[in-house]
This record gives sequence, C-alpha cells and structure tokens, in this order.
Amino acid sequence: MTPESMDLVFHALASRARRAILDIVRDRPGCCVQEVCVHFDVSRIMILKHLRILEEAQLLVLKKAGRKVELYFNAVPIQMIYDRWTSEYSSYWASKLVDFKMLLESEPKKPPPSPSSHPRKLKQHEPK
Amino acid sequence: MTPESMDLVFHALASRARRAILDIVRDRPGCCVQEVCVHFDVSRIMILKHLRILEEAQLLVLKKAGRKVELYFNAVPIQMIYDRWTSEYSSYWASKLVDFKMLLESEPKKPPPSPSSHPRKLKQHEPK
DNA sequence: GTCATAGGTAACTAAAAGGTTACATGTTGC
DNA sequence: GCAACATGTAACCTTTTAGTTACCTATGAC
Repeated sequence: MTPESMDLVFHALASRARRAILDIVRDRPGCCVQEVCVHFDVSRIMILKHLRILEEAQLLVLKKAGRKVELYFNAVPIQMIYDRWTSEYSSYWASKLVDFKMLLESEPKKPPPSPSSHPRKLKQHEPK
Repeated sequence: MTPESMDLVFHALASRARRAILDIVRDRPGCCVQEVCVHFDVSRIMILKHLRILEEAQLLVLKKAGRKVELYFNAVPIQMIYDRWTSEYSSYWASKLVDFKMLLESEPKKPPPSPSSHPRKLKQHEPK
C-alpha cells in the first residue's frame, strides 16, 4: 500500500458523515445514492462528493446500473491498514499500556495567569 | 467510546505529518518536541499544533519535565476503534471480498464528450 | 413522445486546516 | 545574574474542505 493510497483512506475516514455512509452501505449492499441521501440533512450534491472521496479511497465500489448507481462497501483498504499497524505497533498492543498509570500522575495544567498578560499585534487590518 | 472522541482520533490520524509524528514518538518514547522537529521541514509551531491535536485525541501523552516536554505514544484509542470495527465489520473481514471480482467487471468510465459542452455561469466576479 | 426520477457538474460562499512570523515565559548551564 | 535553550501563543495569510444553488443529461414508466 503506497503512502498516497493510505492518505486517501485515512482522509476518507476522517469525516463522520463519510463513516456514516459506509455504515449505511455496509448494511444495504447494492443500495443507490437516493437511499443514502434520505439518511442525511445535507444536499444530495454533498453526498455525491462524499461518495467520490470514498470511491477514490476504494472503500466503496460504485456500479452503474441503468439510471441508478449501486453502492458496495469494500473492507480491503481498512484491512490493509490494520495489517500494517498491528505489525508496526505490535509491542504496544495491550502490553506497554501499564506505564501510563505513571504518566497520568503528572501535574495538571495550570490556568492562565491573568486575562491581559501580553497584548500584541502584528499588523492592522480593516474591520468588516 | 463516544462519537466525539472517535472523531478526534480519526481526524488526528488523517494527516500524514501527524502519523509520521506518531511513528517517531513510538520509536523514541520520552523524546522531546525538538527531537520531533528535526525530522520535518515545517516550523516548530506547526509541530506544536499537530502535537496538541494528537494529545486531544489521546494518541500522545505530553509530560512536562523541566523545560522539556516528554512525549509518549498511546495505542489505546487505536485499539478501541479496531475493536469496534472488527465486531461491526466482521462479516466483511476476508470473506465477502469474493464478490468484488464481479463488481470490477463493470464498464470503465467514459471520457467527457466534448470540451465546450455546456458553458454556464451563475455570477460574475472580478478578475485578479 | 413526455414527464418524473436518478444522477452529474459548474460556480460560488463560508468555515476549517495548514502554514508562517513575531514575541513571550520558564529552565538550565555557567 | 545572564545567556542560551525549550516551549508557548497571538495574529496573520493561504489552501482545502464543506456546503450551497442552478442547471444539465440519461433512463424508465406510461
């Protein structure tokens, strides 16, 4: 898996709306765009854009069928990321987590000292 | 895991730079901000912003130590997402993938018909 | 044919994210 | 003390993303 395609997958998954679309399509294999749209408040055009992003990440397969488009979920990219991460991060999987008890004992963040501590300005600009 | 915290994790992982930071810190537990900065071309301030985002997603733990800040990787959020996804998507894990041979046989995308098919404009705006 | 339905694209606006410089505080070495 | 170093943050600019409306094509029902 190239870094570029991995970027596409992570980016596609970063949006809650897109993850929700994946959930819907996974539960309704072969459903069309309209069926996805009814679950959202945003416009159909926005859903289309999300679908393209998911398609480019190969998380969805779009298959034209007459005037409809059938949607299918593809788990392969997620599996590939999982495979890479479990091997790279294997030593952290449920083992080294013990140390975090120690880390969490560090002092809590201090509140800011005063509301007008250092007022600065780089450049003036027009108010709207 | 709340949808909000899951959003934070996915968003944090969506940036290639932030994933690279995670790789560095995982390989050098307890390293400081400077040690991370030398691996990147962007400014230290940008690295700081990335570190805050990773901290908010609880993928990193920042521990103040004198004038330095020690960085530690935390795999727990990734594990939680993995646990959720493997249970929700279990039926897709290395099984239903067979069907995709059929899906990939659908016709390839047609190239656009002509370069000046429907020139339209909603509103005029100033040229730079 | 014709009309409703499913999908597609261009053009635009607003908000968020990625990036910078300038300047500030707190800690360590000497 | 004081200089050098590590970190923190405000203010700003630029690029990307999320969202819209308007309009177009293609298909299916009749």
